[in-house]
Amino acid sequence: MIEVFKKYIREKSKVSEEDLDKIIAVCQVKRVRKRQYLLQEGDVWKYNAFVTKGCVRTYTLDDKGNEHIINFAVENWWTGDRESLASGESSIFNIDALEDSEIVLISKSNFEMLCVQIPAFNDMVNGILQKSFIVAQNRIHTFISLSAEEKYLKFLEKFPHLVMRVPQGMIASYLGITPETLSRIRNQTAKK
Amino acid sequence: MIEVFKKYIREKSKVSEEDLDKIIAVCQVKRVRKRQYLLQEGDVWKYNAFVTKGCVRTYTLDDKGNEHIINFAVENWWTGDRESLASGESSIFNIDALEDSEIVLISKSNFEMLCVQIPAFNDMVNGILQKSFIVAQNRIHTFISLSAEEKYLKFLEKFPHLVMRVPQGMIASYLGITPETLSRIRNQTAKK
DNA sequence: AAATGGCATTGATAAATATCAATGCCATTT
DNA sequence: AAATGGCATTGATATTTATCAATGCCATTT
Repeated sequence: MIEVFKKYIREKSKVSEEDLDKIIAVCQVKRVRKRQYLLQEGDVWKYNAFVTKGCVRTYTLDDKGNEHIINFAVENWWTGDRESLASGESSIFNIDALEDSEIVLISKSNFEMLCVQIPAFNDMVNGILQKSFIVAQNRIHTFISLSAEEKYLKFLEKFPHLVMRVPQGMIASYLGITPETLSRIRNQTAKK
Repeated sequence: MIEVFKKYIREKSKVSEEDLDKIIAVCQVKRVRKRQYLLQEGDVWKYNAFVTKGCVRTYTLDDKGNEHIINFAVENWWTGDRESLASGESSIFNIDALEDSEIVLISKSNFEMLCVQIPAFNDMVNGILQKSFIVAQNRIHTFISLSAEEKYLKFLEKFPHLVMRVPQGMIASYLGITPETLSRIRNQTAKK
């Protein structure tokens, strides 16, 4: 499955085959079963992580025990907690697998080494970061300007594949609404 | 006022004094009056912009003419539209000044040149990007997990200086609530 | 085949938030 | 000093969304 990661790097960067080997050499492949944790609240996140197979989610738990899903990651997406990784402080997030999954892990120090030694890798990483920021900003925009229904319709547009793959209640959580509300929205929009 | 920018770079990076001169050489200082636009919806954003004085906001207008404020930027903050800058496509955002302000502009090509020629500058820029992403992610978290009141209280904690400086209705917009709701929240929490 | 667990759905109701309209306050302009 | 414009506040009401509870449907386990 590491081939998925190789393919991704080839497409997204100008890293040479030689350097690609260098990257792969420091990769660790982690297999996780459905419901298994990759990160638990309170632990420090120490990797850069890339999903080659399956699906994971990042979420928090509030006082009342409600889950709040910050994001999903399927094949070819990165996951992890950048804040904990950067600061070395314990994470407020949980990450677990929604399906049996396979994750490529690169430790913080190895990752930094790759960034220094392989400029093309560094560029790729920063390009991804930039894109992630833009995605985050657009999501913020949906929160300040759209109703529950509009957020759902936009989600449908952007992530049609996720709608089939992830339980509906989790999509509701991602959108910041309750499962009941999402169910009703779907019911209503279906009628139209 | 360019001194503000110099000081910022000295603090945030390891750029040499010599390279700092190189940076300043390609800076353009723009003065804007209160209410004046820096960017209007439909235009392409072509700069990296740093606020040395004053305060600007980035917002969109919806069909009903409502403003939705994506963010504020005061002294020592960056502003602009990364998405438009990166893609070259026209922006959906407006940026205007809430006070008479002074903005340091660096064109896209000059900025890229600086990133290539001055590694320490590149590192600083990517560090800022990383921080921006984390801030954005945390803001997303507030939207999916907090009530209007909780969002406001968190805003107070994080940006006490902005509360004094920005009209209350704009803070409401930033939080994704109406001015009336924010007014009532303040009234109630004051009583406690 | 029966039992179980996890979801989604649906209904009734409550709570949060938005909308609309009116008023008043203050700073700035004339 | 009077007039103006921009906000914030307040009240009444509507709308949206959440909460609580019950039911049903599948897929998986026993």
